[in-house]
Amino acid sequence: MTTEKIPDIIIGRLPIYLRALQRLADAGALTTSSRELGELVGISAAQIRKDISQFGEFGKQGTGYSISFLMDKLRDILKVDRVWEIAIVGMGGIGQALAHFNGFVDRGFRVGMAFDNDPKKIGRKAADFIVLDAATIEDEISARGIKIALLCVPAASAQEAADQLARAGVKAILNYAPTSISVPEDVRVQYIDPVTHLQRMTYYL
Amino acid sequence: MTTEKIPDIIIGRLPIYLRALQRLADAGALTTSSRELGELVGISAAQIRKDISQFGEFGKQGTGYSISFLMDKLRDILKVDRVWEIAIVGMGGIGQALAHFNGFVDRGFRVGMAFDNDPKKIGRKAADFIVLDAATIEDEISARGIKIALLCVPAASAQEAADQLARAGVKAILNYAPTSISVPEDVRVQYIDPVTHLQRMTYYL
DNA sequence: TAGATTGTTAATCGATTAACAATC
DNA sequence: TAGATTGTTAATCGATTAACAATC
Repeated sequence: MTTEKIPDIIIGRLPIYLRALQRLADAGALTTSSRELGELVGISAAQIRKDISQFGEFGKQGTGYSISFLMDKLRDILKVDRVWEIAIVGMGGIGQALAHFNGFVDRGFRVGMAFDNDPKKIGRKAADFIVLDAATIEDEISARGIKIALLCVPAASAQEAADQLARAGVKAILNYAPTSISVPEDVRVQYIDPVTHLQRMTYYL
Repeated sequence: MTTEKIPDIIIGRLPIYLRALQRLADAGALTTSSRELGELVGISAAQIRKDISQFGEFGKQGTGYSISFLMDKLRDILKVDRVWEIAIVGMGGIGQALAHFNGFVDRGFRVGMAFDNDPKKIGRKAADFIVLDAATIEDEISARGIKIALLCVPAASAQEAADQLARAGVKAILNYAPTSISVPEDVRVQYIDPVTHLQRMTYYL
């Protein structure tokens, strides 16, 4: 175990391992090897062993890794051994789809609040909560202590909403708006822009 | 100009530059510098210059880059100087949201077809097309010559749908299903799984 | 001209791979 | 035991940064 500075690129691979392990577990497997896991995610066996060994000795020579044990360890490391409440900002098509997304269950997250600035949407029920007025983002999110938000507003409103979220104490933003946003350096942003991902593939067509 | 083998990591940054340039253009700017662009996207100025110079000499000493010229060049390189028709597979919440997403316009893509296997959805109108039977994916997509698909089915059906798409001639899949999929090596996959992206940030909370 | 900024080279830094002793 | 697979080291590979001549 050498818990020094773990490079972000390794942290980024852990959720991918976790997802592949889930797939193996769903298929009924109890153990796996770095070779098998590597083939599943397209990463070399050596790299997988090296990544995992940053955090401890979780495998056994000759037999590989216990899937449930390794999943538990990865969940601990990634802090998804608990349930994080998340807030959705912007209840358009994507926000509503995410409010009803059932893929959060058992993976560490639960949608707890949603906001919009459209009076026709405010007060309506979405999944198991009421859509709140976007003007109250700062009060509501800071009162609830929510640290994670899904930003689903149009590109033109994204920066303003991001500013509100930062002031509310949010430290992790998943940005579905197709635009870059600027945030304080203690706030992390991940971009989910279908066009950017598609443009990365058209080069090879 | 040294158009040899361009590393994928550079190709992956070009759409990010393009998106930031769009933001500058929207704000009325005509030129920018590697320093300004770098601050916007969080990448060093040296790296931006190096990335861009892989494809030609698009800047001018002293004044930087013409935004519209550089955007044209990046669009050429990424092959989004045209409009690619894309197919949506799975018209649940996310598929429907993407069918109505207006962020594709002017960025190289247009949703041309959609599929589902639910009889209640087949034949219904979504945006400007009719939802087709998922059983016809191979025929319809290959007949239309579509090369790009958005995979929006549940995790359990993702692999089967991916197999159909590969057989239909699709070469680029944007996978919204929260599971890894295996595809022939001439097919590219990008993953858009909100949980994976969120789990990458919780480590730092 | 003077100031600014590119394109490019060389140096640095970091990530990946190959190999293998240890051991289940 | 024999075979399999880990954890780790050293070597390789590739990406990033710093620096600066060229030049707009």
